[in-house]
Amino acid sequence: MPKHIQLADYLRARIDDGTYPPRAKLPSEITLVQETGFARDTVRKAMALLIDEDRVYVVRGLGTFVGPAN
Amino acid sequence: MPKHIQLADYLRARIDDGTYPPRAKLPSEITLVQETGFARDTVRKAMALLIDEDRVYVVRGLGTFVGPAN
DNA sequence: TGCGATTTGTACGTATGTATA
DNA sequence: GTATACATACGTACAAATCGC
Repeated sequence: MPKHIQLADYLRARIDDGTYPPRAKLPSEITLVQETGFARDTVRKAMALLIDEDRVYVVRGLGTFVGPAN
Repeated sequence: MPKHIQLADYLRARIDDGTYPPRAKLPSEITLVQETGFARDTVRKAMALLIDEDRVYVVRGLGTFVGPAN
């Protein structure tokens, strides 16, 4: 399994189990890079999947948050 | 004809016909990937041809531009 | 007002693995 | 075997938005 799929699966599970409740801020890309050891590119691909699924939303300059956006 | 040759031909024609005048920024690799449906590797090979011909020059972190560089 | 830190956005550079013709 | 093509992955650089001081 590609790393970005694995990371997306992991984050999705943390959202589902309440580790990151609605409106919660996910760890920043850099934090995830440091924690996972993956490249930022890989982390961003994982995020892109969750964004595409409307599981999270992004506020540029602030961070990425658990959806819904409204 | 290989795809990267086709794409290089296409971009060269767009430079020649003024679609991309000198100093103009070419579409990013990612944009070309999306527009052409080719892989990034293929897009990069097309760009490499134009760079080798000194038709375009690259500014890392910024983009690829129609030459000359000076 | 402005500065700096944080964070996401964009973009090119490089390498590796796999598949196909 | 080589060239083409695609996907994944990591590296590096610059740009823009937000916030706190």
